Amino acid sequence: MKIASYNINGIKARLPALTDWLQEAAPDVALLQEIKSVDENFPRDHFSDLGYNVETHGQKSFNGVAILSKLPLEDVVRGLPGDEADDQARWIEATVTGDKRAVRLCNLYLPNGNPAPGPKYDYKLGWMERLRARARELLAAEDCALMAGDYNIIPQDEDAASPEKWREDALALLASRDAFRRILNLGFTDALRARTPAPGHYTFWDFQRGAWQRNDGIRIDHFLLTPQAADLLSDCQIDAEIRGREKPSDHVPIWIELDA
DNA sequence: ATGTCGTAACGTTTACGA
Repeated sequence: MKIASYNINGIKARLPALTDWLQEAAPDVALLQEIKSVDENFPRDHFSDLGYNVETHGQKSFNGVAILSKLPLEDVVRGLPGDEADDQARWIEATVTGDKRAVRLCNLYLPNGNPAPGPKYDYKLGWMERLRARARELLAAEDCALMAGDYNIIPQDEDAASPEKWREDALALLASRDAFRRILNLGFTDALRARTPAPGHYTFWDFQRGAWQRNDGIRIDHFLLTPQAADLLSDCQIDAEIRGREKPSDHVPIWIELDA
């Protein structure tokens, strides 16, 4: 089962590039972030025609997540638990069943948090506390499960081409890294790091200052796997090449292969 | 050149979020 995560930065603007990539990469599941669309305006029929079931959790202008899946999506849950007042669309989960195993998919768009310090950074850290609570539940269930998406976290200096430029940024502050590591240390596997120990693997290049041309990237899109999922992991790769195409997102897809 | 995008709105331009 091939499962991909891709921050598309606007479904309307990304429809051609996303369609091309979907047809080439042919993932069984695509977890999308930043659809920047309400559910009613998401082009469901377009993806149905490509053979995908569609579940969305959107809002106007910003944020928004969606799951595309060739397999049926069951038990869909929208919104990260823990704060009834939080109306930002950043979380959707669902279950798919492969030939061998069911997989619980959690698709997330973690808050950016800049500028830090400030209310946006407080919201980021609070959101990560709630994420940790949900993560503990997933582990306790002892199921094959994953939490994937745009974490807006550079886990270590080796995950940035120019780590010194990010030191005061909400994506790399020690408090951000600590919060991410606290989740990881519950017992999750960072799929990319399980397969690729070397530095220099990035999922995001800023639109500004020719970041792509200079390969000034960062690794902020991650797959975190429960032990039951990690045992089935056979591959994890980043489709970096599509960052150089026409009208790209600032993120590129990362995907895993699970023997599920 | 706070340099680029995508989205929304009192829109041919500005504001916000990233």
